Amino acid sequence: MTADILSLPRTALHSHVTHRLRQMLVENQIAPGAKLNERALCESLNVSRTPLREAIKTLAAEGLVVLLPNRGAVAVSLSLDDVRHTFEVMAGLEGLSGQLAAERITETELMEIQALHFEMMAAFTRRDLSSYYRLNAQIHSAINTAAKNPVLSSTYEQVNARLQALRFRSNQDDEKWHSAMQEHARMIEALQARQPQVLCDLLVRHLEHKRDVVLAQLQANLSHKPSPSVAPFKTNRKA
Amino acid sequence: MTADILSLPRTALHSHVTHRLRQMLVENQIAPGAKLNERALCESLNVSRTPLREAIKTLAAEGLVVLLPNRGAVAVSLSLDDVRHTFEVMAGLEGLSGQLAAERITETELMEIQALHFEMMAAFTRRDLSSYYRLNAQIHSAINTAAKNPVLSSTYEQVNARLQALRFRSNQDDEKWHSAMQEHARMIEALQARQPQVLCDLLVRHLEHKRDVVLAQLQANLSHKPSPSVAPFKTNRKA
DNA sequence: ACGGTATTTTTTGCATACAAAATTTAAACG
DNA sequence: CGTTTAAATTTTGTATGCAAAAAATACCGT
Repeated sequence: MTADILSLPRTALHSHVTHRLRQMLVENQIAPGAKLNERALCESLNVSRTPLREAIKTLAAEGLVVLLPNRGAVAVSLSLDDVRHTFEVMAGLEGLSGQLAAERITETELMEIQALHFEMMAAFTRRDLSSYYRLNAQIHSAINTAAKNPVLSSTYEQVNARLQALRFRSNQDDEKWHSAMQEHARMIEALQARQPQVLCDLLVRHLEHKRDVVLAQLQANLSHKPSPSVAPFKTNRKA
Repeated sequence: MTADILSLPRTALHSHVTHRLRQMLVENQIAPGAKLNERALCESLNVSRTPLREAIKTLAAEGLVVLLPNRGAVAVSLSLDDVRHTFEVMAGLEGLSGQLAAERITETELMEIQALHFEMMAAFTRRDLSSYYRLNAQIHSAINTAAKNPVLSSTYEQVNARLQALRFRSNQDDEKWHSAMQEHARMIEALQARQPQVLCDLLVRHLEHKRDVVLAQLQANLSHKPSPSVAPFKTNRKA
């Protein structure tokens, strides 16, 4: 296959497996609700069960998988309410991040973000969705960095990872995309002007809009396939 | 000893160990910076290394311990900046929690919080620090519940656990304590009046004050014992 | 054919065994 | 004596083995 450890275990095995599994979850190579079969993953990743199980425990703590007693682990499958709640937290964290960034950003950091923003405008003009999402993530990451709070950054990334697994990158309608771009432009202005509260509010509303788009897509998908939502317990045992 | 599993492994072993270890960390039965010796913990908890190590991985993901490659795990030891950053995130989460609570709290929930507040006034009047902290935590937990966002609650608790390990419950000076009580009273009013933004601001400022108290205590402690802050790498190897 | 039960197979959870790395102790040398 | 080097010990990281639970399959009655 592609990525194999060839001789140099520079990093511990369980750590390597954690990264790899997280990637698989976030990129939907493991679908939400899917069971994580230890034996299958072991030979797929060429490790024994011990480091694999340690990795699974880590991902469970991060909220990417959920542990079912005596029944292993499954990839999280977020309900609509889960998504709402998660976006609510994300909005709070992003808002805080922007607020702090507006207070602490350096000139060079600001210039880099402006550059990324121009790149994003190019991607938007070409309707290049892939580049758009990449640059969008980069800008948000840059703002996070400018906030200069590692605890905030890691908390943000951990919560965000769960949303990433939704893979909500279908082409949103052009009007929404346009207004998202306008919101971004205003954010840059607020950063330039060092207006923490303005940027905070902009980011919160930005995420609320994103949430609405995602929820709409999810509801559309849900009506297509009447999936079993999660892997629930069977209740066929007479108490 | 006290708590031993007597025959009924109602909950999985690794889960049990995780809870127990987390408790030990938060209650400072394991001091910040202390090494987690697997063999010692194994016989202390009467489990093999497998579930213990899984528990340690979980706690590492929660930020309560940090893993040193090939050198095991140590209890986190927060630097002053770590504490600052953590409080900054906590302030954001608490603010959001209060904001949502003010929007969503039910009458019965509000009444329960008011009752807890009166209990806290009693504890303050008696200068009963222990009860004060317990009730304080209960009130904040009740606000969290009233916010009706499980993702927020769990995120909050995870970040808060790291601060708990600081055990900053030395008797603060009376003036600060008094103003903390006044802040609490105003919070209740904001909740009653359903004023999300007011409550949010109050909580943020409340946490900022708490942060200052904690930082002052930590700095005082640091000057007492010139501890090695963390367990750093020895750099006596010539590159 | 269907529902229920028993048996086989698989899978999970935990304990143990072994190898590599780090730490400690001892020895050798200046 | 202190410092460096080498051996011994401990500790960590991973693989494997075993028992219990769950799932799958086969069996049997109606």
